[in-house]
Amino acid sequence: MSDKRNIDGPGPAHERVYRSLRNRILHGEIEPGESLTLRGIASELGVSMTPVREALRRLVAEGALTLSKSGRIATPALTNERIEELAAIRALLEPELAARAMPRAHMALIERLQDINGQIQRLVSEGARSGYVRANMEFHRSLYLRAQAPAMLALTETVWLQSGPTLRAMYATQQQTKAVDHHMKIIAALKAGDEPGLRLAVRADVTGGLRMLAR
Amino acid sequence: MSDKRNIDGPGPAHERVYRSLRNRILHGEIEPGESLTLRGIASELGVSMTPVREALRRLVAEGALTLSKSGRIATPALTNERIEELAAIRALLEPELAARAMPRAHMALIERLQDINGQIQRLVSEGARSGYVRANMEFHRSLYLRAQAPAMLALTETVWLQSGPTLRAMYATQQQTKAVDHHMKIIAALKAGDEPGLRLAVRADVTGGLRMLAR
DNA sequence: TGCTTGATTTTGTGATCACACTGACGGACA
DNA sequence: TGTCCGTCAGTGTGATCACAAAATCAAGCA
Repeated sequence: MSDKRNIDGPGPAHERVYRSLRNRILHGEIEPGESLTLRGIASELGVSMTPVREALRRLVAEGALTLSKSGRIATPALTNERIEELAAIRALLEPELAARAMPRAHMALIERLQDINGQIQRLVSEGARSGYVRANMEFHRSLYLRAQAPAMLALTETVWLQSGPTLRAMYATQQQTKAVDHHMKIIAALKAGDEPGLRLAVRADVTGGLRMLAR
Repeated sequence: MSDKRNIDGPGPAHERVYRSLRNRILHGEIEPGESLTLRGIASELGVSMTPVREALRRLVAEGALTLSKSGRIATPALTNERIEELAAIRALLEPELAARAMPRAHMALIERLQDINGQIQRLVSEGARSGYVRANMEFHRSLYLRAQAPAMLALTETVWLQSGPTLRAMYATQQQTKAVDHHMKIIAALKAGDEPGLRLAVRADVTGGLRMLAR
């Protein structure tokens, strides 16, 4: 009871549990290979086991968690080939999303992207790791939302989720400063209406981030 | 109790329920927009509500089912834009999977693909609709399994699942004979080691099937 | 006849409990 | 001292129950 997490917001309990765990995974707050227990999460979040089980089942279906045999649940420890594969999927989907969003990208969106990128630069210089990941995803999501392709975006977020636990390792690399440059190229291509350039910039941003941890 | 479905096989109950429903959806045995109830499925399959809820939650996470507000569960009725989007996703992922499988495709696989395609031709001429869908998916899956890209394959199967309920409408079209031709081109490209041709053939097969229903 | 309103049934949700199984710790024997 | 086995705490699974909200149906009113 003492260390109940704050699971605010509306909706059913299993939805809140799902969002809470999903955020923790996306932001890299859970160690890769760390094992979770139903009763542990339940008591931590102040709910019963039932909604926790549903949330976990959902996360397992999305690849964010793996349930080893005998039902033990843990965050996946990604191999190098797996990371390569996830990077390849992102390199396929995200340029397409960006290209679809470009004709619908008006000035307000570009200003918002510039603003977020400025935040990223500031967070990088401050060394705020959790904020950096959050802002980085916000940048991409803001752009892709304009693509009007919910299924494609959902698949992309699934890939983000799968690579989430391993994201912790990325703070050690110096990719964060490069990401700001990539984002600037993305914004420039958006302004110029240069679709091939946009695809290239997105692809470089995406593969640069993930491929660095696969060595 | 009278009309219990046969949910054989090993594994936990929620897994069996999941497989049963997933197969029904994949084979287009469920009407688009049809609504399902927990207690209905539970009594039909002879289990309690708990495992059914987990299986449904998993299927909802994969986009195979949509839970409208207030938790009502139904199969999604796809709009035309959604079908276009799903076709675009398949056109992105499946050529890549085929290209990755090609260097690993030895003669036994090609023979297997030819065998499956012969079955498809036979099933089409017999008008066996459920068997056709099953064999068609078997063709693609057999090829993609060689790609050694489980995450990409899982995402692709998710897309198949999402377009499953609408597959019923495809029986009315005459795309089935064209599919056999596309498959022959795929096999020919595989034999010749022609990667661009393989990508084109897969893309044509994939988009031809789905885009026909979006009009 | 058409619409509203009320009660009743149906449905999803979440908590609790019993059960089977796994994994680990500890003691006894060779 | 090393190995084996029994015990026990801990875990996931599934059934049952109580509850609230939604949908459905029916009767009553205009």
